[in-house]
Amino acid sequence: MEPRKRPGGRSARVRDAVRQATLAELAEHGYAGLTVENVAERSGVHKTTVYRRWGGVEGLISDALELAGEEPWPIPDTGSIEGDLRGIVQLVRNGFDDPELGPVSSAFVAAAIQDPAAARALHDFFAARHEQSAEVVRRAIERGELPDVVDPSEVIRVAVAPVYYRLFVAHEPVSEHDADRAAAAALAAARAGVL
Amino acid sequence: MEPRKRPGGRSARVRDAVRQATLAELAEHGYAGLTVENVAERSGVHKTTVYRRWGGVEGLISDALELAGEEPWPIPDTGSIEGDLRGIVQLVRNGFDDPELGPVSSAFVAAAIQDPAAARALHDFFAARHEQSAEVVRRAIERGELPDVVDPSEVIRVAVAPVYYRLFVAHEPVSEHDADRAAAAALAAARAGVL
DNA sequence: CTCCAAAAACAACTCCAGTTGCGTTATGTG
DNA sequence: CACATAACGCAACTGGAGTTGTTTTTGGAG
Repeated sequence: MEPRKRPGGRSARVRDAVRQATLAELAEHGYAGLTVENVAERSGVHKTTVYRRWGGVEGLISDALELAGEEPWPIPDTGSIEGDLRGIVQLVRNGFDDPELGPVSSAFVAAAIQDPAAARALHDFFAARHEQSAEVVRRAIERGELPDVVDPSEVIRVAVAPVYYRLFVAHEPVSEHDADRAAAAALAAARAGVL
Repeated sequence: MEPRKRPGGRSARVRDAVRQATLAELAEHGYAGLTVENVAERSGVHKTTVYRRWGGVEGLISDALELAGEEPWPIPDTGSIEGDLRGIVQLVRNGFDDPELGPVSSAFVAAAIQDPAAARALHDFFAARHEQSAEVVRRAIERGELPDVVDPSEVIRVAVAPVYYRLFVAHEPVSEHDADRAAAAALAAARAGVL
């Protein structure tokens, strides 16, 4: 018989310790400063164990990303598509502005650009987010606020894209006003039926 | 008298050789695979020289970025804001699609996310591009195609942002249709006067 | 042409990420 | 309760990135 793992077993404890240490290290030193040795020391797990089970920093990132992708996030329901879209975009902006979550989220983006495995994990992460967020657009279509030809997830992408673009590509600051404007632009395009 | 450097001097030769080697290495191995030793060997310059003059991989990237930012790029002039915007967004898409330029451009984005100096260099690079590209919007305003309340560079940002978002954040493929749709969305928002 | 200063080359070294072989411990099963 | 096995811990090793002290070359001024 194959030995069945129990949730409280040693392996499970090691995995949780390493995951938590990875997130803590990412928050403190970012992706560039993430080393297996530091994660091993912080978690109390020997570094060879980390290397064998996770393979390296890429594995640590991918694992942490899958974990982060499992928990859903609070989609707003303000009653109007305008309020909902603004809420989503502000949620994104605040997520990176926050000194706690910001570095970790940024680290995920940085990792995915360089590592194929992390890229796949981040792709799945955003696919899930798009799917969840698209609900506000579908509701707006049902209410008759938007034409039913629009692609719900595409509206989401166009709404949040300028925030990410400023943060990770152009490296410009993102004000609340910038975020609102991005949401308004996506809404205008959706109303015009071009999305 | 201070000795004046001439363009053909040894230092200039070394600098050019290292710059060219850096671009070649970036194209082949990307940012993650960029090492000072490989650049040194490829350029025929000793690695200590590279370390002392450039400081490390970050310096190599920043230097190459400044170089790339100096050359302007071909802003379209099709006669209509619709054609111009589509042209710009397709230009961006093709730049990353191209097997020659793509890896280098991607490497710049990756480097800037992790290194502050590269981030500043990329910021300046995009500021220059926004300024140049905004010309097509200013022309459209003069022609009366767009209301004069719109922010020209913001239209550019919103137009290109979805392409970068798909490429570097969500890690989704970007079709020509996707690029056109992004341009159309920015245009619709600009016509509505929300940008 | 000569000589000086700056920059590059060279060699030897340090340090740390990552690997390997082996011993030890814990988990679930009979 | 004892045992088999998978997972972890441990120590020693490897290799390459990055550093330092010194010597050699080169460009240009007088």
